[in-house]
Amino acid sequence: MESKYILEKSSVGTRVGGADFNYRAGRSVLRDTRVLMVEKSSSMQAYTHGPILYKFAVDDLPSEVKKDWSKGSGLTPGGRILQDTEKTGLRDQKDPGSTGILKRASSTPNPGLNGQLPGSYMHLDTRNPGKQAEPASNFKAAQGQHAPQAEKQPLSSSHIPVPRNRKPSGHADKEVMAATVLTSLSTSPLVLYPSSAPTVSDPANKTWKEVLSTSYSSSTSGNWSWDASDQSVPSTPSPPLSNDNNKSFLLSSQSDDVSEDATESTHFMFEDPIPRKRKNSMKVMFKCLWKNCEKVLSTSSGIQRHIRTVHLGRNTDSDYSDGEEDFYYTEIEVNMDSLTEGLSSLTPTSPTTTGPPPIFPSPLSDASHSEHISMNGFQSHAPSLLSQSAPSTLCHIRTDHAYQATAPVSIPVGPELAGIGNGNGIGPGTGTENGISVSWQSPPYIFKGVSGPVTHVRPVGLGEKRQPSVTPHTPVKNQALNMPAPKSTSGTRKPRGEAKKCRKVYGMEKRDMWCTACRWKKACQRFID
DNA sequence: TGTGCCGGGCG
DNA sequence: CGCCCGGCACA
Repeated sequence: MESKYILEKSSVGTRVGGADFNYRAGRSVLRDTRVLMVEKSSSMQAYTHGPILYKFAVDDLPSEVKKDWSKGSGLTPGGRILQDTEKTGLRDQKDPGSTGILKRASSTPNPGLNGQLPGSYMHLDTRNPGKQAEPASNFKAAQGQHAPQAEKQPLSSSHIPVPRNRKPSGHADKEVMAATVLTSLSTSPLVLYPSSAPTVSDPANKTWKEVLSTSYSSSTSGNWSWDASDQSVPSTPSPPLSNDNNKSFLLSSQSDDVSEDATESTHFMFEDPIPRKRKNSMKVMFKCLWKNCEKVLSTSSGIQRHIRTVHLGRNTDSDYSDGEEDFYYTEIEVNMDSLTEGLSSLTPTSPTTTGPPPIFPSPLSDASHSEHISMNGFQSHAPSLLSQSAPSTLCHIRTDHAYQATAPVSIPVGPELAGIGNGNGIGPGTGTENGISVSWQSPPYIFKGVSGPVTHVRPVGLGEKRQPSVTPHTPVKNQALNMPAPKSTSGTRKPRGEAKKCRKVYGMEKRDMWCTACRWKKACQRFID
């Protein structure tokens, strides 16, 4: 059961340190965490605090052994605690240093051990504490509470009095960092579930969640904030979607957990919609925050190494990481889908999709710290969603084509149509911007890119009312635009649009209200198909 | 039969 | 080029 989580995480562990944290925090199952941590440290030197202790041991061990460990933890399902103990044992046996490490950790004045890596060793001890102190001070407080617990259990607490003090802070920081990151990641569910599922009753969970949420919002949420508010992207459509996706995702990726967690997840409202959404199409990238450094890597280890070596001037070779790198890079999501799709995505859902694009820019600027890449992703993503809820109003542009030079007519609602007959020569948006009449009145024209002549949004309102058949064609119209004259019975002759034309709309009586084209018996420019 | 619009003519 | 209309295709 629990082991599953561990397994899952361990696999993911490389880039998601946070998962462990959550897990641990929620349930205070340190051992598991540790194992994971060790793995991580060996593989990527990510968050050092916890791992540090073991790190030496790991390093000392032959690479094979290391692997075994990591694998072991992952592979041995069910053996959570046992595993750990075993591992520990293993360590001890194979590497004397490991035990030594523990001791050291526990008691600062630890003499013995290590003839091997005295220097580096010391280094670690000193560093972690100090470093951690600076950064995520915010989190510390919150985490501090949890950390202690965690610490105790795993190692025989008796041995580790001292470490506790310093570690906790470090732990917390990094954990939070990791957690934060995680949350923002597409994998967020992984994090969330574990924490919620295991011990619901455990109060720690709540706190932890809170911590997460706070950290999340403060550090990572930037992206989302705009997402939710800016675009007026009515959350309506997206949430459900994301949920669905999420589920599917879970199913595919962690079939095991789903059954249990799925239910739990529902309870876990925390940031639900967003994270999930990301998951689907988001790829996590790590961006170096170092001044003037735009480096973006796909792996945390990579970015850390980058920072460590390039910016921090640390030794490339050593796996050792004091965790400082963590503060110099951030994670960003890249929406793969949107990237591929591109703005031109022909969202079948709504013809108006074209409209939104112009809006994108703003969101971008909003999310200052968030990476542009990610933003792009979202942006492109947003449109489709937006378009649904937010009709074409945004981009309506009334155009008078050559033919119509005459007038901004009063498109108005022909008496016949709505009986509103307000033929006031008012421009589109002005007068009757209500409901149906809006679109109808001013057949909105949406500019579609440069090339595109003009995409016309079919008058949705009154006009259509009269001729129901029109609706179904809407989608087709777009195609027609792309591929003019699909069907040409008589050579180049237009198919003949189904839409109501000026003549029909206004009637012969109001011929003056027709578009010029219609008046001249040319293809209607106002109600284009 | 009504409508949409091409093709063409006129000024 | 603006304007108008004959006439065909289509619904």
